[in-house]
Amino acid sequence: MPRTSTKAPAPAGRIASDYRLEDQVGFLLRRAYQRASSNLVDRIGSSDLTAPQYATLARLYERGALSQNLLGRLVAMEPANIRDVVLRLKKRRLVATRRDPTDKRLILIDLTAAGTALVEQLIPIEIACTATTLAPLKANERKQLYDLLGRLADG
Amino acid sequence: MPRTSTKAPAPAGRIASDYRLEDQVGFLLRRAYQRASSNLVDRIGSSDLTAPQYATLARLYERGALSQNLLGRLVAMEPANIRDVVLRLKKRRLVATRRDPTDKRLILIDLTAAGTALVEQLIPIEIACTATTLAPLKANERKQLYDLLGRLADG
DNA sequence: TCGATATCGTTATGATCATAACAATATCGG
DNA sequence: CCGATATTGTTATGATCATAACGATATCGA
Repeated sequence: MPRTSTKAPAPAGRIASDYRLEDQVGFLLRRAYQRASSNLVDRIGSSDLTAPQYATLARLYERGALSQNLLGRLVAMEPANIRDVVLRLKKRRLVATRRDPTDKRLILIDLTAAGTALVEQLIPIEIACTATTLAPLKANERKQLYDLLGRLADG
Repeated sequence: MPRTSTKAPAPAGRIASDYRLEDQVGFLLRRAYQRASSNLVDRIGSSDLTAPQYATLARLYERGALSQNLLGRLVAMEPANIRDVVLRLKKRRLVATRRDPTDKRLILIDLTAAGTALVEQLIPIEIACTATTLAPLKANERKQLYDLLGRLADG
C-alpha cells in the first residue's frame, strides 16, 4: 500500500493539518506589539509610565487641552479605559482636569507643568526606542511597514 | 522681521514640535492589533472565545498535549497568564489537565473532544477572518507584511 | 551523594482592554 | 418650545497583560 505522503504525520492536527497559528496576522501583530511595548517600558520604565499612559501624555502635548472622550479616541482607547488612565495620571499630578464652561458634559484634560516636563524628557527616548524596535528593518522596509500598518489599522 | 516658517504654529508642542505619535511603531502596532482582534471576536465571538483563548486551543490542536509552561511560550503568554486562560478553558471542558508521570512539576494540557471539535469548526473561520483583516492589502503586500512583522517580533 | 542552580506552577498586585447599561447634558426636528 | 436622539462620562463585569516573590521539583556539578 503506497504512502499517502512522504512528510512525517502532523503531530496532532486531524482536519486542518496545514493550519499554522503563525500564519494569522492577529498573532503576529500581538507578538510584534509585545516586543515594541517591552522595548518602550525598558527605556521609560524608570518614569513608571506605561505605553498607553505615555501615548496619552504625548497626545496632550501635541494637541493641548482635550475632552476626555476625544482624548480617548485620539489614543485609541474606549471611554471606560481612558478614564482610568486619566485618573492615574491625575493622581500623579501629570494632568489636571476642569469642566468645559460651555458644555457641561465635557471634562477637559490639561498637561500640568510636571506633565509637560516629563513628556519633553521622554519624547526623544521614545524616538530612540522606536529606532530600536525597527532595528531589524532597513530604511525602505520601515517606510513600507508604516504604510502597511496604517492601512490595516484604518481598515 | 521674516517669518521663520510659513506653516501654522503647532497647537501646543513647544520643544518637540515635529513629534507625532503616529510615527511610533508601537502605537501603529497596537491599533492594527486592535483591528485584527476585533475582526476575530466579531466572527468567533458567538463561541465566547477570545483571541488568546482561540490561539491556545489552536496551538494544542497543532502540537498535541503540552506542558502549561511550554504552551504559554508557544502562544506568547507569561506563566501567570496562560494559567488563567487554561483555567477558563478547563472550566468549559475544552481542555483537560493531568500531571506528567516522569516530571512532577509539569501539568500537561490536552484538548478534549469538545475542544477539538470547536477548534476544527473555528479554524476556517479564523482563516477567513485573517483574509478580512488583510483585505486592504494586495497579495504581495501581505507577504511583505508577514516578513516584516516576523522580523520585528523575533527581534 | 548533596548542595547550588534552574525550571515549573502559583499567588498577588496593578494596569490595560472590551462591552453593556446608565444618568446627565446637548442637539436637532417638528 | 419640546420631545426624540445623540454624545459624554460613569459604573460594573470579566479577560488579558506584565512583574515579582514564593514553594516544589529537577538537574547539574563538585
